[in-house]
Amino acid sequence: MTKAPTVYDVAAHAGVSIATVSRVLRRPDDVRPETRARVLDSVRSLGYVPSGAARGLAGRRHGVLGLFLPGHDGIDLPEPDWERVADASRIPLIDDREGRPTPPAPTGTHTGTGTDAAIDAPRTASNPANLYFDEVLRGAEVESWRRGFALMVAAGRGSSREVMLNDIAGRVDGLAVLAQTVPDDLLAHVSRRIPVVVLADSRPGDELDHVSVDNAAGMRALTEFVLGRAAGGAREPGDARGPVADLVYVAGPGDSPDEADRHRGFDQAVAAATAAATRQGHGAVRVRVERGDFSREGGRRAGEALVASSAPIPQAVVCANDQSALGVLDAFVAHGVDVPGRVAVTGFDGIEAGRFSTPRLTTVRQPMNDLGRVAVRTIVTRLTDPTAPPQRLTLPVEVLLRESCPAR
Amino acid sequence: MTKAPTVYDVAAHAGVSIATVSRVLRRPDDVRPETRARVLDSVRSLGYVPSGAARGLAGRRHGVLGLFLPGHDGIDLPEPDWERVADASRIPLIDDREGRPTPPAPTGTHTGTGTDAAIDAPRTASNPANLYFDEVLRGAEVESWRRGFALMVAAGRGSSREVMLNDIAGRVDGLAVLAQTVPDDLLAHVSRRIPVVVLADSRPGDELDHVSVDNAAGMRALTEFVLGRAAGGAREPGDARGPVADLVYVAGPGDSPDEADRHRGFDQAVAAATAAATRQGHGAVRVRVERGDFSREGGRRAGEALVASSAPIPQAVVCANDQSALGVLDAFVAHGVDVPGRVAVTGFDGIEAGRFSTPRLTTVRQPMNDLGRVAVRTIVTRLTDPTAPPQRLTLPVEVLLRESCPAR
DNA sequence: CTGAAAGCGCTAACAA
DNA sequence: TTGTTAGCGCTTTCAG
Repeated sequence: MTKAPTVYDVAAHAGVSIATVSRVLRRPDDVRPETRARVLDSVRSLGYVPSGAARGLAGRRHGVLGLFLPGHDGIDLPEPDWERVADASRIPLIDDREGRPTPPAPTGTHTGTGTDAAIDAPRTASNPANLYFDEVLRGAEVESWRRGFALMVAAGRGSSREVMLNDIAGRVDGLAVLAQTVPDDLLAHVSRRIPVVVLADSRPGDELDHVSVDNAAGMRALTEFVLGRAAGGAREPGDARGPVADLVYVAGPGDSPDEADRHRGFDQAVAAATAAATRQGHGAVRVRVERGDFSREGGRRAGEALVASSAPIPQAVVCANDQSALGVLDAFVAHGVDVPGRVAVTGFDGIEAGRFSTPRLTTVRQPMNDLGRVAVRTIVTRLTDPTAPPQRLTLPVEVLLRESCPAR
Repeated sequence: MTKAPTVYDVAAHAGVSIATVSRVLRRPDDVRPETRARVLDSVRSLGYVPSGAARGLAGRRHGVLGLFLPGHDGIDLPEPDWERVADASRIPLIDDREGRPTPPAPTGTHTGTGTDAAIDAPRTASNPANLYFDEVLRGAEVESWRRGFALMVAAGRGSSREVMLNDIAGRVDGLAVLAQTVPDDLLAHVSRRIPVVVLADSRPGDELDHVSVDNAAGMRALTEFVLGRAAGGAREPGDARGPVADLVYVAGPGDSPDEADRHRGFDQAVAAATAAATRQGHGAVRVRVERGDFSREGGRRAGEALVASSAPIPQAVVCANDQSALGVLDAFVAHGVDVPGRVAVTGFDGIEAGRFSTPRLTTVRQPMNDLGRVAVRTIVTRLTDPTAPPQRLTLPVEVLLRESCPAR
């Protein structure tokens, strides 16, 4: 590691020219076997590793794709316990039993390592927002691997973002950027150098490739299901039990493209149901909108408002995302409102927490893993045909039926 | 994107020399504000993004760290449904209810998009082995971000491995490699160029930095707990109920360093318990070893063997990993053997599946996230002091008590 | 504060 | 089949 050997060193050592060294590494078949062997030997004994930078410079390609994620700013990042890293002798016992009892007093009999281990409470789970990106990351990683690329991941936000983005953009052949991570002008800037694909942002207005998730269709399908279920079962043609449903939509922040798309899907479903009901001589679907902010707390507030309102509790509360829905559930549980017996509640995203709530949350799962994979595929396609018209792909979602909606 | 602008273009456009352009980007304070502004303007209007390759070449540093993971070979990689990507109109409804009923026949009333949606069975969960690497990846990504590095991820195995490793090694300032991913000689080769840290491999024999997880201590602590619990409760001094326990250890493959460390920890706990028992006039702990292979199927076979054996079922089955333990559980459940009433079963790793088994699996959770973070920290440290003696860090683990062991 | 010039290590014509 | 020779785009002395 003193001074990394270069092609020149290898060439000298093997008694050939640098071009031959390069050939041996790039197109071995163009070199006579004996020469090749000699060069390879030198490579071995010198510990030669080609400089990727020089390669990229000279060859104008890197064999690397980039993925740019939002930074981890506001996110709680507990430090590893550096102290214990140095002294790993104490092994904590964590009580992770269901309906876990109060941790019993330590007895010392079961520790043995000579330390007095108590039984600790489990740590809090990891941030669910991250899991979303984790999936994208993994998908991109797998697909890059399959296509023979390495993947460069960077995250940034605030001031570090511009620097980081430039940094990474200069070292990759193509770049996937998550929505909302980079301002449009910066994106446009970078896309003059390399192909850029935008993830999970279906807004029009640029000539870039986009891969997104079908928020509208997902919410529409979910709402349609709710409209058929919430009031107590599928309505067959001729069923004349009054209005189809009485719904509340808990919205997300007004500036979110996701919110816009989902809201639109909701409205479409409602409109269709109303039209159908009218045809059959029923009343329209009644809809109220509560403004939320994608947070659990915002959802809780919305739930409280519904309980406190003089209007009756609706048959279903459709939320713009899972966090909001969990907040609504919190409020309903706190006030003894029966879910799903009295009211159905649904979310959107498919976060882990929704699998463990009571009742478990009916929601729309986004195929984040596929998002990463399709992103890579799109970049690679673009690389082979830079002049093709911009792609706009929409990935299908899945509706996950769980107990927060009445069973069939 | 026709032809990416270079420093020369910017310099010409701004009427300065390329050196000044470079300065504006690297040490803006060394340039007169007006000049700087002029250059920055040119950068903007030309859409200039510096070439990372050229930078790396000239500057001899990349600002990038590498993470090398095992490839995804044998792993089932379901393709995204490319067909549906093109046509996302059909939204499947997935029945994810607990104790889900047979999917009812489709009625068509709830789909609305004009397609006939049935309610599908849920997809299988993702490969648990991957989750392990996911955590390492995320940890490394977060820590890299915190320290201002980008992270380059590559995976390889088989023939692609050597190429990939060389490729990545030539483009990063330091590299973390997961155990078993790269043969030792290759590792030695690469480490002549850049600092390399080996993850989860505590074998001695090289001068590289290592970060591993305390397999031995974790297994020892777990086994100690089992020895105190499995026979029906903690044994207080003076308790004279015969032998402390009758154990089976389901081992992993003989060539696995993990297996070796865990086995050692198990043996240590047993030896200590035997010594204590002997001092108190009890019999030794009885131990049998079944050879497994870290797979669920191998565990199942071991479990079957125990049931079929003429020897009585032991009080506890301690397995070298979670997969094996789940297999043992499978066999016991199939034969109506009561876990944990009749026999305790434990695993090692803390994979997700163990949280959803019946009964839920007592295990040792490895801090994979921290592994990634500490790896990055170690590389960065090494970068600042290349001459320091090799580090050997061991991360502490946690014992997770769940229902597959008798409650206290 | 700015410019000129020498590489950084490799690839890819083009010659031989 | 192998060698020669230009660059690739940037950083970094060293002068001015």
